[in-house]
Amino acid sequence: MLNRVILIGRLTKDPELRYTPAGVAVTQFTLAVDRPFTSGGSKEREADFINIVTWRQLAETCANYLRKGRLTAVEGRIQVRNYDNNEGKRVYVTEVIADNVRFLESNNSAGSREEGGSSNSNASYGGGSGSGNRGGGSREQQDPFIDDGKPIDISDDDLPF
Amino acid sequence: MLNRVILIGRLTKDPELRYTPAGVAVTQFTLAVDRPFTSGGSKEREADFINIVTWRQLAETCANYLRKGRLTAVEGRIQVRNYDNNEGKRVYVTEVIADNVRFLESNNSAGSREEGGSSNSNASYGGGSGSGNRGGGSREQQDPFIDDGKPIDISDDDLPF
Amino acid sequence: MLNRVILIGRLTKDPELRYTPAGVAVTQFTLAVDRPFTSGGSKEREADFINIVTWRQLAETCANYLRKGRLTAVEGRIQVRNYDNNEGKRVYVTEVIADNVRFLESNNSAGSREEGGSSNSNASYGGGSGSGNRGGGSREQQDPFIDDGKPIDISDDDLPF
Amino acid sequence: MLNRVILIGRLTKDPELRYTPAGVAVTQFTLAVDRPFTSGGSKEREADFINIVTWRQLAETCANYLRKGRLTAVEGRIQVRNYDNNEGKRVYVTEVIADNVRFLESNNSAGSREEGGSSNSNASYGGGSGSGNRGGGSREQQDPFIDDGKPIDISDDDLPF
DNA sequence: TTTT
DNA sequence: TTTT
Repeated sequence: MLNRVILIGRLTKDPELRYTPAGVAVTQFTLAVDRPFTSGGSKEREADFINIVTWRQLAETCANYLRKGRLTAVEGRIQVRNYDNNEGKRVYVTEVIADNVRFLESNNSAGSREEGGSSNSNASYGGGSGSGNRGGGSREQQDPFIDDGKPIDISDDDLPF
Repeated sequence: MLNRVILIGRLTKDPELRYTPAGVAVTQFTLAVDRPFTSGGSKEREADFINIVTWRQLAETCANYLRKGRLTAVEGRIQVRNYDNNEGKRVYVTEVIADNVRFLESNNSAGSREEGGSSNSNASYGGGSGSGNRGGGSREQQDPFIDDGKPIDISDDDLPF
Repeated sequence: MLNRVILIGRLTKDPELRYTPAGVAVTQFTLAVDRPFTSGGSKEREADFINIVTWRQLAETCANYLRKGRLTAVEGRIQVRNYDNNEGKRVYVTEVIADNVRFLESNNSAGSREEGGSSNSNASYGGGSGSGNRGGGSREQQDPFIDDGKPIDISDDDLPF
Repeated sequence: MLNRVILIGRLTKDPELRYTPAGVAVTQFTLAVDRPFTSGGSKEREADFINIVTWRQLAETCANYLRKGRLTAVEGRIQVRNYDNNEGKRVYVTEVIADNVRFLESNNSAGSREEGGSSNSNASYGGGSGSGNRGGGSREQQDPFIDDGKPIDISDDDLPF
């Protein structure tokens, strides 16, 4: 009924931009968010590693301007998806669907994604057949982020907005 | 660095109260949070099912006053734990560690937990051996919520506060 | 750069719906939000009284469904306006501009606003001249909520969305 | 009942540290938070100027590490105080009482407050007479931030924590 | 495995 | 000027 998350942390890697078969941009990255305490007597700083997903225009902006290590604020909502893995076991995935992302560190190394060079993850899956197995109207979808080298099987109907 | 979550939803079941071997109360429940949209053309309301964990005094208050179906507000932070399951595979668990819980529906059916009768989950694991497999100082802990009928193997060092 | 507020409290009065000269709906109400502590040794519960503003469709929904005393959740952002009062003194007004409102108590007494009877505040100022003192492009606007019996002088340009 | 605010913005000035007569540290500063839109057709960026108050240890940390212009995240709650001004008129003051402050820009110009030199606002009002007019147990307190050159008249009973 |  |  109400579902709001606000995080500040650093990207663990460059963001990954993909496209659904219908051509909708979706970018995924992970935020390392330091915990406000140290536990177990250890003095090593711990963090939570939280998966972030953005869609459409925001996805492209994130892919263009965010990079590994950048301090970033994210606003969004928690989403829990589930899908059946290759052993037929149900897997639950928790992500934050972001609708607002703030870049807290300037892009002094200039650089849109294309200039970066160090990243090769912005492959477009815009073609894609969407091969079948979505019949029946089931709300249990495949994981769009399992990298099986095939186009992701997700329709625009699955978009959260 | 900053990690804040606010949720309003309904309990999918009665909360479950346990105790660590050191006697610290921990209560777990799941909140069904309706999504603000309907997707896939379907008209059925969808929800995210989000696991909530509370500790100490708040855990006992939640166990005493929350029940299945109650509208509840939760404030806390996202935590991502991981542990190795019985096939030696790493499993990731995302939960909201709550530090503030608001009961939005009055307890008209009166009833502290003890009077409820319908619930049998407030078993105390206060004794517990807690020995053995925590050596090595690893921060990867077992899942305290896997119900194997044995006392949960978690020390006070693992407490988030 | 990021500005997010979440409140749960009760309406101190019925909401007030008005319209800008251009016909845009704007609803105002005050939320009494109990503080989580008692201060000064007194045992009386204290509260903060926080002004909420909603626009357009949400404004009409709030006017239709919210009533004095209702438990309500509000999501939005803090806005600080200022205007010059009749003594030529600058006055600062802090409000929460809501973009999400949740009705936490059901409307068991049924009743859209029109059926309520106890309220007479949904006067429409849809006509209105809206002339005169907005020249010069100043961002300091008059207070739209000062009730001087005249149409409020606010253009659609001032709308926050 | 629930009251949560999260802001990211920049300090409009150096923070001001004071002490209550009982010796409790309180720091005040203003955050300029850019709005996510431009209104009125103007292309000038607008901002909300939001007053922040911190107490005790956090107050001293803020006074030591925050400076004018620094990008800062603040977590807290909205508080609405009121007091009677010198014309006997009731004035309402809205502030954010912060319980978590994150410094998003490093202190490369080194400098604890004492080394800063440019600031003279960390005067301690630790002595203070507390001259009388708090009898009667009224919850309407004087504004601690009106700068009249006299010690602020506030007792520990007024502290929010 | 899910709530109204 | 304030709500349960």
